[in-house]
Amino acid sequence: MATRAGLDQVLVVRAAAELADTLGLNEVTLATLAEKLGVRTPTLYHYVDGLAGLRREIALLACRELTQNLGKSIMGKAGEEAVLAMAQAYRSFVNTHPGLYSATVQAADPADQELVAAQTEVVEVAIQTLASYHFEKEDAIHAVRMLRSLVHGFATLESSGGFGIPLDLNETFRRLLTTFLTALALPH
Amino acid sequence: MATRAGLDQVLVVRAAAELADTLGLNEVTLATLAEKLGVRTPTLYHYVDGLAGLRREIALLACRELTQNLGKSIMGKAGEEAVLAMAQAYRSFVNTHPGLYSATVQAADPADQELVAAQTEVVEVAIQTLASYHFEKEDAIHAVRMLRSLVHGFATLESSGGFGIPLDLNETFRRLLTTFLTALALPH
DNA sequence: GATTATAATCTAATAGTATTAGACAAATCC
DNA sequence: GGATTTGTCTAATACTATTAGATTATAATC
Repeated sequence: MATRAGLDQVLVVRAAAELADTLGLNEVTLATLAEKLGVRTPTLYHYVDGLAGLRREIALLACRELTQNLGKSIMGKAGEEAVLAMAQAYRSFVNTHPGLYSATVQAADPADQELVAAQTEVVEVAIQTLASYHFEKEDAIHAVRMLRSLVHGFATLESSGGFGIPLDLNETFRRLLTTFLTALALPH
Repeated sequence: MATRAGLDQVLVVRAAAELADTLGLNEVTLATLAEKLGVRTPTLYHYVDGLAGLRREIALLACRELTQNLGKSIMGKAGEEAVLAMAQAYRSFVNTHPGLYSATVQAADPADQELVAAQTEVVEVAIQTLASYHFEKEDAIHAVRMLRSLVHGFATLESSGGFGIPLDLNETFRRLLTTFLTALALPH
């Protein structure tokens, strides 16, 4: 027994991410992950610091992927076009990677600088997107918070099936953003 | 042994709700709950259908309390004043009952009519609040979704510590709402 | 190529959950 | 006061995470 499985941390965390997106973040246990990888649970301790460590790695991966997706979505775009593209990318990420997205939203241990930094980077992209609006310092922060609240709120409610009525969600989302952008364009 | 503890379902679920708000929803286990109530775990099965049943009861309680709070907040108010009051009540609920609020947002089993109805009622209050804007049918639904996304998004991000920078959150929230209301007031 | 060292995986054991079954005692009913 | 119901318990099972330490596969060295 004990033929090597050829694992490494990246592979393990990726497998966990897949489980998160298919079964839900809460169903990612060392047991299910070990089974998926064809290995016994204690083996995972060589790649990850227990369940808590695994969750942290998932969150890190998730933040990085989201940041990357958002970054790509606004390449070569600016102003309203960029905001719309980013918002769509955000929403799309929530829907294709519901488990990973959940991981990005969980409160991080403030002492965990690496994770906090990864979470901050997501916000940085949003700030960049709004740069062309030339807000005063504080106005920019408020604007980013507003945009984030709105996109996060819509995306999570949609993802959890919170919108019961079967009326076009794309239309709601489009209106949500244009309403916000219209209001931003007004004198402030 | 076996002196009676004088429990009933309401008492058990209330205790669970307290645990949810102090320790977090995920820390509500039959073990912690039993200990809080001075009883052994199997006893709880007489009041609640296992852990899954307990969670469902918590969600039900949470939805009802939130609905009640929102309802109270808009009594005797209308228009913009009502929307602002409701939004503040919503946010305040999220902050004073973080555990319960989490429970209201979790996706319900669509077959669980009672819970689905309780979740829907929360939305009904929002619809009522927007009634004075006299939207066309579909416009009303979009408007409610938008308001909900925005309030939910802000409240959950605030609650989970998602806003890192220490800049007045009340101000952000105020702007978020007035921006939305301003845009709603524009011809549509 | 044999030997040694390192690293990956395993088994075994402990402790904490949820859950079910069934015993026993306390309250209630007649 | 005896019978019944109801609340709580103990005991047992099955799952999870975690730690310790044995074992084996690969890599490194001579």
